[in-house]
Amino acid sequence: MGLEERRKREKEQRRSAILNAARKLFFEKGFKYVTVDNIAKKSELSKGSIYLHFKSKEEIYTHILFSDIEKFNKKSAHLFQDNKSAAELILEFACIYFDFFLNDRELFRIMMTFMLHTEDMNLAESVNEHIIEVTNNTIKIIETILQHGIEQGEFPPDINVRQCRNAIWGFLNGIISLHLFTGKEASREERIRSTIKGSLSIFIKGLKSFRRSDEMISQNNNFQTI
Amino acid sequence: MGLEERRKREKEQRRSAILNAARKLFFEKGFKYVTVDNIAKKSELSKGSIYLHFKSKEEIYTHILFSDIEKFNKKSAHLFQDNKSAAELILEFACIYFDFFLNDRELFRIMMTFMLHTEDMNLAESVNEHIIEVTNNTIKIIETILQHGIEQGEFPPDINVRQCRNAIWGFLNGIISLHLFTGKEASREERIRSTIKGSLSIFIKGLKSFRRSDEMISQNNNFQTI
DNA sequence: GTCATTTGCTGACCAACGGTCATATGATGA
DNA sequence: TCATCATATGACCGTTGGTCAGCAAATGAC
Repeated sequence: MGLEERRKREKEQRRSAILNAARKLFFEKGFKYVTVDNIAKKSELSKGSIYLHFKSKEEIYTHILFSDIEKFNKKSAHLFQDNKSAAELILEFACIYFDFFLNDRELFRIMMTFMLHTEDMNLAESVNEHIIEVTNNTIKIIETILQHGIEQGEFPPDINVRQCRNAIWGFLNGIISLHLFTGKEASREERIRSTIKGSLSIFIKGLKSFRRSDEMISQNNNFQTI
Repeated sequence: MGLEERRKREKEQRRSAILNAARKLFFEKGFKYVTVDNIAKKSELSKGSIYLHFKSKEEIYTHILFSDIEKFNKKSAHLFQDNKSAAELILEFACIYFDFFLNDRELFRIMMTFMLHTEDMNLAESVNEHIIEVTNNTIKIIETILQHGIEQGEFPPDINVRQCRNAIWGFLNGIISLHLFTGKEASREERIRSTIKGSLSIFIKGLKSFRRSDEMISQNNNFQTI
């Protein structure tokens, strides 16, 4: 069985070499501007070999997104070690989430591209499922924090946890989208940080005083508007 | 002077023909999959003629984005006609904002693509400025609503209006990004609506009870985390 | 109306690029 | 050693955004 294992190992090594080469190039030049030829040369393989391992260029960057987000999720586990309030945890999570993309901006572009073009992408079916899964795992961290807040009595049990976790995640992505690539370079980081912190604090304050009756009133307003 | 005017008029007609043709095709097939050749044929011009009017394919779809957002902004002026609370106005704005993109999903993709790749796009300088301006006009609608809320005593004067308007806009885009192209098609619309409404209500509740002391506490927490 | 000049349009061309696959090369085992 | 199988290669292909030499049309002077 040594033969098969060696082959398997070598195949995996090649695959890693491709991903590592691609990752460097994408983050250096932007994934849109890196060609498969560039990746082939940097990984010291032929262009055709690339396609022995990946279905498409899109699949390469989706794999990179997958593994980076997976790392982020693991790293975020440390959040729960200290005994912090849920409010603190949300803000801290937001901070490390932003840092993650600030460190590799291209990764944010890749992620948003994935979200905007999910249906169009040329990926093996399993790749699609995997990326959706790890993305959901990120969102679930927020969910866990919210549940923690409910258990600790910080937030009322009335809140729609699923909805709030999506809202917080959407909010983070929206703010990052708004400021990470536009406006004066020098002030982008600080602007995102303060917007995230300031507005999440408002959201958290709203959460803390939430009553189910608030939701009902809101729905009534909706009927009147229609 | 009749000659120049006719020429000018004809040039403008050709330009409109191109934009109209492009708009139909983009929204039918997705802007990524429409070629300049397709646009040329549909507008009954040669491919080279397209480039007499627009610097690039990107500039075509940016122009479409520009004019559609401009229309949206004008249409949103009706928001202020009735005497509604700022809370109601925010929710109503959010609703029509989402409807705008629900109606033309490709437009949302174009907008997000613009935001993610602003620095990379092959546009005439003025086009870039114009699209940023109309986008800012959209954001300013939210700002006007917030100011209205402060004047009416709904929101405390302490709130950072500029930051909140960006937060709300970012939030809307983030939620739309999250759900417009992913998940079960049948439930996407409702999911976005309820997330926007539910979470904006929480945010608004937080706004209503905001005190500048809240902000200071939040900043202190930040120092402890670092 | 003719013709030189100016203006504008055309579509063949070009480079680039993702992806393919016939052919070549290397590994394996009898 | 050699037949067979597995894998790698890079020339090739179709496509696409953008270019521009050549052509067509418009204009205005005579």
